Amino acid sequence: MFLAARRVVEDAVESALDALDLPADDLGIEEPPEDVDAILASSVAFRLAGEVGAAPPEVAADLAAEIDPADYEYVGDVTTQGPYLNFLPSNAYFGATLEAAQDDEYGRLDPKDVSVAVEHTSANPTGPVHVGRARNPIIGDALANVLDFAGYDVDRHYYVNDAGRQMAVFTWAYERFDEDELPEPERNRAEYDMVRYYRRGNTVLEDAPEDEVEQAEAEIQSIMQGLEDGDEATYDRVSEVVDTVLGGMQECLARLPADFDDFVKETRFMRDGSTDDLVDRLEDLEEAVYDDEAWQLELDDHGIEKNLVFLRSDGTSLYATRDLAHHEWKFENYDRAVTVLGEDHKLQAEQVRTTLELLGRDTERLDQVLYSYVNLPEGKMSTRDGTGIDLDDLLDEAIDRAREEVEDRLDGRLRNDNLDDADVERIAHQVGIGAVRYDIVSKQPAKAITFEWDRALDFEAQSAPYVQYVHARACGILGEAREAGHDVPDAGDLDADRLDVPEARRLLATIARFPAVIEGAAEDQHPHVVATYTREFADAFNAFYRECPVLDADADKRDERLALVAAARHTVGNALGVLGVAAPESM
RNA sequence: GGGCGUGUGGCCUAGCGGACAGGGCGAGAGGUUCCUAACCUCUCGAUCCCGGGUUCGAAUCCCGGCACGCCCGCCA
Repeated sequence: MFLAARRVVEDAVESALDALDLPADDLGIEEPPEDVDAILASSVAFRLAGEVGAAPPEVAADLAAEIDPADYEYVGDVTTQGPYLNFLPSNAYFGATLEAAQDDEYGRLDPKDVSVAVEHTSANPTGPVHVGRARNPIIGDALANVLDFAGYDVDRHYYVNDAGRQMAVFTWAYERFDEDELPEPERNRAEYDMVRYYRRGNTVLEDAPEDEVEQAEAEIQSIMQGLEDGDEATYDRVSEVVDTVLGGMQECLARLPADFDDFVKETRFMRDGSTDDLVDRLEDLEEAVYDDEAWQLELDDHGIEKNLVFLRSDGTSLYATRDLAHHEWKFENYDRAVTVLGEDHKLQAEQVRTTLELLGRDTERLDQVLYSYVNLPEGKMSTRDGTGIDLDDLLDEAIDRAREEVEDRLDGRLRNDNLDDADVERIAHQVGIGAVRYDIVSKQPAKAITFEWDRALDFEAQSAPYVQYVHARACGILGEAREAGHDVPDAGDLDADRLDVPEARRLLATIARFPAVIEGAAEDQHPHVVATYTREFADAFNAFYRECPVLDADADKRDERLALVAAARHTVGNALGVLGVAAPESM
């Protein structure tokens, strides 16, 4: 409703300006502060004061006089507060919101018929996912959810770097060492099992006698050459390692949950010839130079000082070359592409964008979302060195702490719904993992995070459980109403006028904003604004909960309050769903 | 050295041109015969990094500093 109201208000301001013969290039539409009753406001009067030769409040009053609320369905009244033009919602606005939010898909926007590939995580398949990388799947998955909910056709991609030296080293190490010369795996899962070979391999390459290293390097070289030549046997050897490790990593990511529609392998673009084809076209570009026996792109005219080498002196391609072929593939198969990347890939991201532009691609269709790295207080995390905290360990710890919390609260519990062990376990998972996710997704990606256990696993206010609790409470009310024989009335039978308590109105007004929040989050690729919204929503719901009894309400108010709770449940449930945080029915 | 990003009460964070800078943590005081107290109410606490500028209006835009982070491989 808010989206519709905003259009209506824009119309109203525009025609008022028109009627007074004033320019309408900037309508100054904004959302007023919380303590103002209006749902929308305009500050045009400031800008027009000079032109009209009158003080802003006077201009605002003149404009207000030009607008007849009766002409606009969702506008109840237009008032001024000093220089501001305030638009108050009509009863129809509340009625339409209450009705629309009875739909359990409330907030989902109309299909846009636009396909988008969201690529995220894409961590090299070298071992367990660590916390340093956890921001990527969490932001990426939430972003994919946002876009899906906003009406896009979303495919979730994990780009697999299976062609580099790292994988050649891994393959050599896997074939070279025996299980019994390795330490016990930290966890009984594929990537923990496999990473032992990788770490051993790297240790040997660093510390072993020269001739042993030489021998190893020869083998690693031959694997890389095999991949470059498209040798099937080599490809199969590497694939075995890649697929095994990736399978384990996938299980870890699924815990978040973060699932993928497609694992797009880098070698695919070597094998299908698209990288070679791309190299030919790159060589034809004006910016291409053959320098030091390697083909490169001079991008300094495009604001990038660093040359981009796209063909080595030995004639082989680089990661960057294949990634360009990969991006061209996305451009051919999708209307839009979104990539979630760590800030350490920023330069590469700019090179990709610029080069695609040179190749004649419309880079407006590509969005690159960058986030800052998660560091430990003591420094960086690294898979190769085995430093850092595994994402699995973080999630386990989160669940353990949440379980403890649930058990502690069990005694003092007011509600007698007798949670059993399975409930405790379910809640521990929902709250524990939800808290980790919410903590990460609610922050602006650009800000650097230093990981601290206590901060990441704080279940107090402004965290996932605070919002989850609202959902559980709404479910509780609806459940008890059903048991008492009070069903939520049909959407068409509601009269929002009966929600006359300010707290109920404010909750409804908050519900009304949800689709606009989704739209904004999708447009800007900012999933964190959904998290901010859930917090405001929880405040509004808690105030309503405090002031408005539902089950014991007078008969003439109960139906609408029940419907409001149902609407609230859909809204907060869907918002949490978009964030990828579980919405418990009880906790 | 260059490029990009970040800098908001003791700590974390929202806001990113408009109405007194919102929250949370923390500290203190209260609230449960009533739909879950993982909640609510009240109090304490801010030179919005510093200095200039643009504007009727700047945390927000511009310029110059400072601090921190990331990047600057024929690695991925």
